Amino acid sequence: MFTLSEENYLKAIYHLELGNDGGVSTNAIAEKLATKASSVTDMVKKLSEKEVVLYKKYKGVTLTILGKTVAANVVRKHRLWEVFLVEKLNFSWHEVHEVAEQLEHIKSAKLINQLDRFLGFPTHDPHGDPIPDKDGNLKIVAKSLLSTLSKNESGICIGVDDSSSEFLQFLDKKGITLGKKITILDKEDFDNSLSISIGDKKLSISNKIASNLYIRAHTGQ
Amino acid sequence: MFTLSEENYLKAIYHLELGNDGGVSTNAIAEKLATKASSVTDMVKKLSEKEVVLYKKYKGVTLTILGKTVAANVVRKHRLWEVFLVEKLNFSWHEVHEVAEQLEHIKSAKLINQLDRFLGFPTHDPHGDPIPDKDGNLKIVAKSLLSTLSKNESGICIGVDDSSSEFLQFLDKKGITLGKKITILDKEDFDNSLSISIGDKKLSISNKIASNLYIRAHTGQ
DNA sequence: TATTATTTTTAGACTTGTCTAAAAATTTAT
DNA sequence: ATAAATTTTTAGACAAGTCTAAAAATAATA
Repeated sequence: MFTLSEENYLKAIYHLELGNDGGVSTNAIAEKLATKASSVTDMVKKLSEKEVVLYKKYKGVTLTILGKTVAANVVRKHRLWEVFLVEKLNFSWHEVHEVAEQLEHIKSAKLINQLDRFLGFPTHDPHGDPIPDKDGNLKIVAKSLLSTLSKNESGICIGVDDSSSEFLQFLDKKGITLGKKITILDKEDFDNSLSISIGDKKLSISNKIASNLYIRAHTGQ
Repeated sequence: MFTLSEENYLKAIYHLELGNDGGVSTNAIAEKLATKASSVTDMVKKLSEKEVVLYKKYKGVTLTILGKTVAANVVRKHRLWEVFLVEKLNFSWHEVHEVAEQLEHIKSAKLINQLDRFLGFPTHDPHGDPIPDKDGNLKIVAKSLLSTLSKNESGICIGVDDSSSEFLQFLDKKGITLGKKITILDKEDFDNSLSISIGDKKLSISNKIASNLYIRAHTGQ
């Protein structure tokens, strides 16, 4: 069994490993958890003894199979609770993270299995991130940033890269939600801003916005 | 804000105060929390500084208004989560306690308000215990132990005194659930066992069982 | 009331997880 | 390749919450 703190370290390493391949640095973990490098070193030693990470001094850490399973399970719980909060308790997608950070540490296999069933076995959370299955596997959906599409191409909005509260609320205001079809009407060369159509509206968005929206290719029509 | 440990102490004192009136003893708290008297003394000093309990050395503790409010809110959360687990996730009433012990410490006013609404503003948990409202007040329902009823009297089963897993599973096996009408058919003098009818069944139960079942008086019919 | 038994508190120690400051290793740059 | 900058680790300290053992206060009993 793992403590709340251990689970948070494993989750942080898990997320960092998805970006970088190869070992995760002490400083990267410290930054992600808003703690100090010395604290990370201490904890990493403990996790190493528990055989959930591989650790060589000065060489960074990687999750073991066991560690990855534990971490994925925490992520699974986090994302299932996010779905619950949005679908059942009428939370907005920008409100769920803080509460899910707490709920993800509740220990009960039955709880999470039944919650999964109650929610209809969802595959993605409210931000479009995939929910790991019971074994920690997640199905990767081919996705591209909206900013990489060319004029007249279109796709379905399936997720966000930046899931900060501010960005999510901005999207709400513009009427940009998951599942909507977006078509590139035009691209401005000088600032890379985009004219898009979404639903029956047309609007202009900056490159920064377009670089934080994930699109699933939408062939035809 | 209160730590998990502080909340557990406040909850323990809250429950103990409902039984005894007057101060709660150090040993009583220690026993309830399965800890040592010396630990209780330490924590009680801390709670006293935070003004949630009144404490005089060797004289026991009582909750302040603030302390009672905090404790009642933890109990409120515990019991709402129990309702959720039984009503929505198909837990049995004997399975909910352990999980609710964890969920009761999740901090989010919106979460608990929305959960309350989602559940239809329940007034009692799956064991028949009342759910405190937002201000910590709970409506007391006049109830009596089944063992105090006389022959031919009847009432509605509204709660249990002992909510141990074993007892609850025993009741399941016998088909005794909350809301059912129970009528005393006969009382045996030599062992105080009872013949009762519940639903369309008749069965015999020991005095020990009857002393752990709460009944709301059922006038007429 | 004096003595014994019980309860409660104090004193000091331990664990977990964190921190600061300094030392050691690694990486970068000249 | 040596010096400078950065990263990482070590060493020692601290707060929260708990424990054991011993002392102090209260309660029970003869």
